Amino acid sequence: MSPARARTSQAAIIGAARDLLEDGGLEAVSMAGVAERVGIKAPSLYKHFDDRSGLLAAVATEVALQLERALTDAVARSGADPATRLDARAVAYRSFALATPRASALLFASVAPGVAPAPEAQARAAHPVLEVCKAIVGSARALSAARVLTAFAYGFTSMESAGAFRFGGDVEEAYRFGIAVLAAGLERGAVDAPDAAATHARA
Amino acid sequence: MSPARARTSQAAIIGAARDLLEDGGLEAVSMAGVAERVGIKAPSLYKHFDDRSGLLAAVATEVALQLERALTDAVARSGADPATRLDARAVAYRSFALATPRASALLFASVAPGVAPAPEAQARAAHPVLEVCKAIVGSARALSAARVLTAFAYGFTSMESAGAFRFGGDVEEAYRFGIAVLAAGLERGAVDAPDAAATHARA
DNA sequence: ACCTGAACACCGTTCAAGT
DNA sequence: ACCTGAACACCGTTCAAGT
Repeated sequence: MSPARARTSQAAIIGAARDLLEDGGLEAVSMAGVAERVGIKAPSLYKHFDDRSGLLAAVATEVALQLERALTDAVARSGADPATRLDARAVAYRSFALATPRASALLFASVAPGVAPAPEAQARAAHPVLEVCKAIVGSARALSAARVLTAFAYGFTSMESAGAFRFGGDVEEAYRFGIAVLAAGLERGAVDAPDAAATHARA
Repeated sequence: MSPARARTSQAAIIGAARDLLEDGGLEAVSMAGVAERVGIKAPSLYKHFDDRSGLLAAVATEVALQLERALTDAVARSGADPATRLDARAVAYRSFALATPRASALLFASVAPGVAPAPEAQARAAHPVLEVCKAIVGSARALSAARVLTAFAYGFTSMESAGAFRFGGDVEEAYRFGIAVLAAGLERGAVDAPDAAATHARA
């Protein structure tokens, strides 16, 4: 009788894991370290999550939802023009990704087996990008366009965080250049024939 | 006297580590596992590399050199037109990245502290992309253009390997679409005024 | 000069025992 | 229903000892 009451919560555990991840990378997220931060011992964590992968997946989902909020806020503060909304979104994503690079990596890379945000959370984070793309290139190409934009923004900020840009120069300007180039290409593609892009790729 | 002769080589160790990485991910690259593959015991590895990070960094350098060869070959087989060379390079990079996704991640992401290709190897792999970009957008914008193209190709294939594209559709077509959009945007940017891109980004 | 076994402090995970 | 200590098989790394 009088069963032991919970001394912590899933949210607290996820928060602790996220902090450790961002401060020291994946290997800093040990079950013992997480447990200590929330005032319990490592074995007790298995009452809240299946295993370390499950905990990291929960962190990924949490990060996806935070990103969605950050992007929604940024777009809400921007104008109504599609190109402007796209630019605001891209800039806001970079801020988010550079502020929490290791957490952001959980969203798109497979940092460990089984570690990925819940499909629903990923869909929610992706939805607004699809909307902007639809407005620019039409619904037939919206999915491809969203994938291209996401791949660029993720790839660029991931490389930037990793220190992969080692030749000097203005990295932020390169990012803005990339967004401008993509926007120009997409707008031009939108008025072309449906198969213009494929034709161009093989030219 | 008669000091023990080497039973293995740095190249063999790097190859074993690379195989384990590609087959089972980073956590499958254990010092004991690598040692067993080359017929020695784990402690002996420390006569060849400082530590696990050093070994992984050597793998990253090796991968960078392999990528350079693959890209050089692909471009040599393509035509002389800059846009065609760019396309051939992008397609060849995707083939390489999808064939060895976990090794490729070592090139641009920071999968673990201190794990990155040697600067010289990275520079060699990056040089030809810079050349193509110079031909398309001029030397003033070549570095930014190369960063944008690399970020897109890396980000896209990384997401593709991670299974991040979950909404169906033709993923390969999206990649070709992205290359076409970037090529179109870069060519257009090349004839614009120097600051056209930045202006566009803020429009 | 390279390899080895033994040892160290860690790690994720399981499980019986507590409340 | 949740928490714990003890135990398991691992892990990277160090080091004295071998050849």
